[in-house]
Amino acid sequence: MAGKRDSHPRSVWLTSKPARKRRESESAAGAGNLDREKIIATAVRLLDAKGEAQFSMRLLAAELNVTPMSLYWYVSNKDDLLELALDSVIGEIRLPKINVRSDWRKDLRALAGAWRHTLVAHPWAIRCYGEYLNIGPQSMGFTQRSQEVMARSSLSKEDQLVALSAVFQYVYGFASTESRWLEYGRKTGSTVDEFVAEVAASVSGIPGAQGGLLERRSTQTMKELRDRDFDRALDWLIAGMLA
Amino acid sequence: MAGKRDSHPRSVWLTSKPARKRRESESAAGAGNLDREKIIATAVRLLDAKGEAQFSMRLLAAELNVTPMSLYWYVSNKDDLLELALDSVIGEIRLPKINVRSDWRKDLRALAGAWRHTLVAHPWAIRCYGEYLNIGPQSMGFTQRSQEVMARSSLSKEDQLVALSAVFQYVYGFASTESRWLEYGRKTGSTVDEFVAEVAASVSGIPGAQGGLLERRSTQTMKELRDRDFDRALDWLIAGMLA
DNA sequence: ACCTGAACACCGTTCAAGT
DNA sequence: ACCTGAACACCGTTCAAGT
Repeated sequence: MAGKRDSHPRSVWLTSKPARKRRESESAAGAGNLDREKIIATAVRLLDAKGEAQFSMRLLAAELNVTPMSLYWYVSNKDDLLELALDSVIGEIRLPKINVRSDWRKDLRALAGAWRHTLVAHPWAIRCYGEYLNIGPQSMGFTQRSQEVMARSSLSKEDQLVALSAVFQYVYGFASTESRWLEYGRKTGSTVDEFVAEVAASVSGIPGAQGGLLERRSTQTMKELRDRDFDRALDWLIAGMLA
Repeated sequence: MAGKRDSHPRSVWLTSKPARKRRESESAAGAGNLDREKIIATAVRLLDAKGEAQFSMRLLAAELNVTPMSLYWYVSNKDDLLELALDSVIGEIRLPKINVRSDWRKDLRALAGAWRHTLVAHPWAIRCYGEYLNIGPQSMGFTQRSQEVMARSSLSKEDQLVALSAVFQYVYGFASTESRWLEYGRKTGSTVDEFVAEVAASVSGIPGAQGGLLERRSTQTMKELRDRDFDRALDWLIAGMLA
């Protein structure tokens, strides 16, 4: 993986030259000038707007009024760029203030919720997260903050790591599912509620298959149900690890 | 997503013509003849062997000694083919025998473990699972069996669905992480243990970042640790939902 | 130091045509 | 009913060359 194109993948974060040497003259040069941050920011914007499928190095270059090959002066390939873009959106996650007196479980839930929010806001980032090592500076910062939260729990040092992994694996799976349905709804031009109903109807036509997970569970909107389900399973997990 | 190429995605399973009409003459025709099942089986084999990045319609056609365009007689595009391939590997999952007298939690753990096993065995399927609706016949069969297992629990009908989703979202996240590290290890030609150690060493060079989740936790092998972590968090979740 | 043009080796897919 | 050839509209990336 990681390196759809590369056969011997290396994370950007593991390249020997830690990053392209930033040029000294970072004065207020012409606003049209290229630099790494601008490329990454534009990439994120395009990925959000057009989706990963429509995103290409060529499109990005055009958006920056530059030749595709210019980009390769700043990033070594598309995979590296995506890995950089991913870390950059991880940096958007709103970290809860660490308050020594507050309940660490509240902070953990806040971290999980913030992460879910960011992932769902950038569907392409979910796929990237599943493909790349996530060891960029922003990612490490997020992990560190999470560990600080867990450190206030009564769990053993080792259990803190296991618990943290479990929580974020759950959140990742949840966000992935959530995003998938949102995207399908968006692309078919219907609300999620409508789309789910349509799929449920279509699927119920198959003999032997009951609606199952697609069944309408109440009169609440999907969004409300999703929020509630997210919190409930998170509570189960936290309750279980403390039992 | 779903439809990297298509802008108005529809699952294979939602196409109005439910499947291409199977030809009546399914006699023992020449072994070299094309058909849908053979195409799907070959696709799965190639995806496993070469990885999704190397897999292409053209490669698949070559493997089948046929022109790329022949494939489009049987599947309408690459996305549909991947969706079919995904459902086909879901069909490989070894479902636990439903035993009315056995503990349903044991069956649930068996389902989760079997699913994890299948996902990790087919890394490309993980990405597909995150991208497509998973409503093919095999997928529905798996879901149905899962619901039968949950039906033996003391949970309310609605909680059964919430719990099932949570469990499989966790397993999906776990398998995604697991597969990612396995793939990186494989591609760099090292064991996972070696690769993790290498990354941990590299990352620890960054100021302010402690090893964190990459820290070596014991003398056990990664495989043993992964298995234990997987079971523990699953137990937490199950314990939590019953509390 | 930074950017470009031309080219290479690929993609998925359409469409008209063959048998 | 099934398969093909040629073509279209793309990709990411290399490499030598420009300034």
